[in-house]
Amino acid sequence: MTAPEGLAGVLGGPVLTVAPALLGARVTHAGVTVRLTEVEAYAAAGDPGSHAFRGRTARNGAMFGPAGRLYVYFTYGMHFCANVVTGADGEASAVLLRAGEVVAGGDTARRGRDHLRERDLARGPARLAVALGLDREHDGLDLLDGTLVLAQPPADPARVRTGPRVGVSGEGGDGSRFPWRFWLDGEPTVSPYRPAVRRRRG
DNA sequence: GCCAGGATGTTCT
DNA sequence: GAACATCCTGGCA
Repeated sequence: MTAPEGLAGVLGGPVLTVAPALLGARVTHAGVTVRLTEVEAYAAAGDPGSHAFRGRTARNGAMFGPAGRLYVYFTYGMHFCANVVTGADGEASAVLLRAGEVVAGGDTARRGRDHLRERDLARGPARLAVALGLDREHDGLDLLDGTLVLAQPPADPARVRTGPRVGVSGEGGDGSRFPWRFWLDGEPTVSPYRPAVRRRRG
């Protein structure tokens, strides 16, 4: 039995503590359950990669809400990304759900993508959101209502690995990157590190 | 199997 | 007007 109070207490802690705690956690939505295998931490203070770095906007409003809520945003014109809001109310920290393993409802998670393997259904932030059926309408969704369940027992810290975030440009003016990416070593659903891709301006 | 490039809409300066 | 926390397809080895 997972007490919602305990979950809220964990999510209310520092984002760098919450992120590894989410590894192995299960997210159930729209009949699909995904076990998280890769996440990224995003904070507001001193984090140029965070949407909340420049303050609150109409889009990232959910980030400033209480911990345990869902923050969904639309990016690249066709992809949704799901985040778990963490930290204290108004702290504007969140954890991006980068990848996961579909453990239940794989048939539903396919959503017409039969050519994809089941392990690839939730590989990548956008695919993860698609697999769970999350879209902008679910922005601000309360995850404490059984949608998010922490791993019991928690993931072994020895399996948790950290590294630089992916796709975040301008990693700190100080030159130091933010090794705020967490993943479970040995998980096939975690894609290897991919250096930033140079996009040509159309 | 790996690498490279294009597509697509919203958001912010 | 430019950038974006990405994914998919095609081409080549």
